[in-house]
Amino acid sequence: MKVLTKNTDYAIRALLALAARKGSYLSAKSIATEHDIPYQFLRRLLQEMIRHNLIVSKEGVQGGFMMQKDPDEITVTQLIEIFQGKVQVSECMFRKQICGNRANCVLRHEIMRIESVVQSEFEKVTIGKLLRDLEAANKVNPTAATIS
Amino acid sequence: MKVLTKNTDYAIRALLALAARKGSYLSAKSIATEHDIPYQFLRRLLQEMIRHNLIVSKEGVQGGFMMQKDPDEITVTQLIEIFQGKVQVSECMFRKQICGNRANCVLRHEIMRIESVVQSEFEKVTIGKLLRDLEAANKVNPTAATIS
DNA sequence: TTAATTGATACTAATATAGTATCAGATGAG
DNA sequence: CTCATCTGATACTATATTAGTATCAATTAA
Ligand code: FES
Ligand code: FES
Repeated sequence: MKVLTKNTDYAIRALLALAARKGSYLSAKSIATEHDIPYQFLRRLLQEMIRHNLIVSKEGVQGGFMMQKDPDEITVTQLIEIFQGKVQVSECMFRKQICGNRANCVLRHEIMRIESVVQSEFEKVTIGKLLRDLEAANKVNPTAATIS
Repeated sequence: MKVLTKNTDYAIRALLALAARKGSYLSAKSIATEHDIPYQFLRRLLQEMIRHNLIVSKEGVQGGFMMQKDPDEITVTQLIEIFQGKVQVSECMFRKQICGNRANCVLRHEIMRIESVVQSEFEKVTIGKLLRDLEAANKVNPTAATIS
């Protein structure tokens, strides 16, 4: 069971790169080469993040992408929702005719509980927090900590 | 993001059916029709569960499947591992050359923590617990609670 | 003017999930 | 002792998701 797909994985890395240099534009190309992310793939992710107002872009020479939203306000839960759809443990609720009385379904009850646990755990992890941890690690041992 | 696939979903339902009638053999066919699970699909799942010593089978007429392991000892985590592979938040650790120093990778640190939270949450849910909840619900209102 | 860049979108490839089909072998009922 | 009812084993197809590539138009700073 894989929880984070490449989408989310790459998006996190890209956001960390942008958050680290907030205020200046970083091109997709430079992020891609620096973090070993397939260029065109990354561009799609960046565009998606623009649509969700996490970042902004500037076209043309010297253009690129820049942080917009406060990194502390960007949670991994949000990124999962953007790139992998809302966290849901089971799809059973979409099936007709099986759970006539969902409110009383014990399986569903457990499922809902775990769903919210998973969500809240990922909510604790923000881009801002990751960045600070990363910077702290770099301070102690400049060559040890890497983003990816 | 879908956490439980049909594999696991169906396996849970089948185990609940078997646990409810422990001591007697239940055929794949009867489980399939009763719980709306594709017959051949279910058979593969049952065979897999035999290999993992959760259930036993008897061939021939009047044959079928029966609980072997104590339902309280069967956790959803185990079932996820059998049918969806070990819970892992990210696959990054398999990628060479990116995280030269994994021990210090902050992303990995968070990932490991969440992995264990997810695992332990699913570990709390056993077939035995689900069955008791189900039976309790049926006692209160016989028509309200269903397995699926 | 033009090279560097994003916007938009279509396409292919690889993998995972879901479901079906088939046939051999066991076994209890009659 | 045979035969319908089962499981064992395994191969196959279909669908969906994930991953990655390609293309071309529009923008812009040097
Ligand atoms: S070990 Fe995977 S991102 Fe660092
Ligand atoms: S609501 Fe889905 S199993 Fe009951």
